[in-house]
Amino acid sequence: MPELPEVETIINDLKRVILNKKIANIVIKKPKLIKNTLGTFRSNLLKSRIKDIRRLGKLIIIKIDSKKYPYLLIHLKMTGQLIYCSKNSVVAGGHSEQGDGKKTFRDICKPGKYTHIILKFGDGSVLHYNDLRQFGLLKLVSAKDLPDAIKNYGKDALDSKYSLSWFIDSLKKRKTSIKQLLLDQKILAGIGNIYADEILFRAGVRPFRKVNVLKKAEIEKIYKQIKPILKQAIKYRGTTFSDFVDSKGKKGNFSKLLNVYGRNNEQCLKCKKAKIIKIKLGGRGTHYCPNCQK
DNA sequence: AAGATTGTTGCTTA
DNA sequence: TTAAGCAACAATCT
Repeated sequence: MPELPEVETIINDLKRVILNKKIANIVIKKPKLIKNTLGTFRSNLLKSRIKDIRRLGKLIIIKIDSKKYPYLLIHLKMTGQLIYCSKNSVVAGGHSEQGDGKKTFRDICKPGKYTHIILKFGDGSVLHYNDLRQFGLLKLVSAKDLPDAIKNYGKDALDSKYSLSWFIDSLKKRKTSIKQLLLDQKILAGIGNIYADEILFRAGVRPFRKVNVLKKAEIEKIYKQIKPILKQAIKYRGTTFSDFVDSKGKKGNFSKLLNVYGRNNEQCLKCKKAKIIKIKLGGRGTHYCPNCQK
């Protein structure tokens, strides 16, 4: 379940190792993950160089030096992983075969059961796209089609160019619950199920409260939690709940800082009085402390 | 063994 | 016209 901090961790790591590398070979084992025709995907990606890596919310945008299709979009959805491997790599695991640092390059970088796409670079290093549940996607888009491809994403949750008054305004028009609003990528892109629960815990607001009845002070509290919690999670290299690993196959460390997610029935770490309750909201598992959150 | 899990899309309903 | 609600997608675990 990579959310914004996990995707940020991946792209920051990848930037250090694949910028300016040339894609020398492409292996496609699961064609349905590619949202172009295979010929288009293959011929335009092959021999291209990686020029930049960025993201919008949870969507990875890789700029390549192809004239026709300069953007490679990758979405990891629930269980997608990008694992980079070179001769010097020590790969911790992920859905690839495990390496212990003593094996040969060939052993470590062996594709796993869930390795569906492989990009091989000119220097012999490889990037594996692994995906247990195969919900993810890879797509090449032209400069002209990029706006349409990202039209469902609002402001990135870490974008500096949105304000409290804008946030209050976007809540006013809605009738949904505050948690579902935080999960709506068209407003703020990047927050997923785990961080939505954690943001609302720290803000002291129950997830099912309707946005149109929240007090201004409560909205402000929520707003003020968003960036700090995401930034803190990036510092800890993300949260691993089940599948997330970084580009070296390592787990994230933010899991131990979770206050509510995955802690149902456990005593609240903050008030030490109430037990964390788990409910279903909008079809998603939702956790909160009935004492700390009002 | 049915139900839960999770991000997004696309469909239906209001 | 826009928003809300929900099934669908795949594989695994409980």
